[in-house]
Amino acid sequence: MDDFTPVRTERTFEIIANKVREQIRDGKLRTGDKLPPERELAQQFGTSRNAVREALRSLEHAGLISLHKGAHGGAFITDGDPSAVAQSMEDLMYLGGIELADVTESRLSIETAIVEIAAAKGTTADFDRLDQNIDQVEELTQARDMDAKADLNMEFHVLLAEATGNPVLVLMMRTLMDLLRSVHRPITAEDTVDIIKSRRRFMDLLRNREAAPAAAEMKDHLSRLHDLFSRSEMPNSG
Amino acid sequence: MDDFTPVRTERTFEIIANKVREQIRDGKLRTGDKLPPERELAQQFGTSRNAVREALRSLEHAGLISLHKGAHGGAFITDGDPSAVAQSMEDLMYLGGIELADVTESRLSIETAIVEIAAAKGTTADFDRLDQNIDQVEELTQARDMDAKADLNMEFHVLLAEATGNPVLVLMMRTLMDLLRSVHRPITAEDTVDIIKSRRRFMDLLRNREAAPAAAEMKDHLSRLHDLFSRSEMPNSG
DNA sequence: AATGGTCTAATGGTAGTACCAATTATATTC
DNA sequence: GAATATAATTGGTACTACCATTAGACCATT
Repeated sequence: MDDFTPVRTERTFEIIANKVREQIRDGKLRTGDKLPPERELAQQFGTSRNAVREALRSLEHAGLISLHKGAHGGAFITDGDPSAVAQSMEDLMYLGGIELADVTESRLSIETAIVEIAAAKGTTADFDRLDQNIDQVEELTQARDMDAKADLNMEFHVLLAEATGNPVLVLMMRTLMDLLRSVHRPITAEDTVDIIKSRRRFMDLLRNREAAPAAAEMKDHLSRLHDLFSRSEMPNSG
Repeated sequence: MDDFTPVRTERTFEIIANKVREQIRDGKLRTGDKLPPERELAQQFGTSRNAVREALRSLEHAGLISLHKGAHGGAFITDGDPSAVAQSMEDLMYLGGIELADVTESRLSIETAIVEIAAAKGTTADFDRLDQNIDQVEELTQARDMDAKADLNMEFHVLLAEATGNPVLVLMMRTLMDLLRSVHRPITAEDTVDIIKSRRRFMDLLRNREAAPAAAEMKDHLSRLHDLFSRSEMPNSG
């Protein structure tokens, strides 16, 4: 009998948070529903308002609830916004001692896979949004608004992920994009005029559901970026 | 000038949490380091202990710190435990934002990519660890210890990710594995005796750096799982 | 010598109260 | 009737006190 797993006493705020989670799982709490005020919750659970607040903090960080002040304020069940999760992943990646090349390599792999799924499952509406994004980038290029352009370029990749209809892939792509942006804001030089032509070719292939050629077109672009960043970050590697 | 973004006042606990994040990003705080006691932090930041605790709660939920009571307790920077992120994703699944099929589909894509990179970059030591894992699974199969076996099977995929040498991919794979484990503990039926043979074939290919065939072998296995889970979760879809 | 008990200090966890700040609804005034 | 002051609601912050757990030191028993 060497099955002595350490005893993990559950803290009160965890109990509270889990009760809310439970109600969400059971469908008793749904998107848009409002939790009672903190003071009332504290009374119901027979705890201090402090514990309730820590529980709410935890749920908020998980992206399950959203808090609003004022008369008709309170804690509302969200529609499952994953952006909080993306933030957490980003934090962890910094802890893991990641390098820029790790991000671009991952992006290359994942986006190639995304292209294939998007080619199979993407809707016309998805493709329209992508085309629209390219148009906007083109305008901004002439307007020389480099900062906004960089954001739109990132947005393109997220839109592409959304075309897969898979929120997990969207989540990961957003995380990678956020990482690239925060690590690496200055080098927006990725975009010459070429990229717009490349994207147009890419969209033609995508709309025709030609997964492999589309993936190749994207991969070519991303590989160049990956090589560029790999070099730029290791100046002393010969 | 219609650039009136909402003022979004940053709450004090967010300020505190972000300062800690910043120190982690800048490498001033590293795995194993200990933060000052709550009371001291409150004094340093000129805030109440309450705000500090909510900040710590947030960081804890993000998986960045781990809290220990007692004399030599405190808040310690973790090694980047992704289980918190997995927990958040699980929550989102229950809110309807994510379905099991999304997870398995993502896994399929990412792992295929991982195999190709591991085939190119993996070291002999990496491969040895994978072989060792298969051996252990084989032993446990005879011992009929299904629970431990399931854990080891998950570990296999993480080890494979580690063979890429890319911490981003490792984190993503670990997150997905944690999520699959928690959501889906009962159905460990994935593993018949076949899987061991499949894995041995896979390792042969991997050691020979035959990326495409290795990926195909893995993809075949994961596709079957994906189909299985896709069906099992939608019983009323004909 | 080894084991177990007791005390003490450190530190996170919880409770309770009071007050601030933002927001909405309502009443008041012009 | 519209603008404005007022009140009520609710999350955000502060402060204080105390509880619970842990590590270490020291002591007692065997």
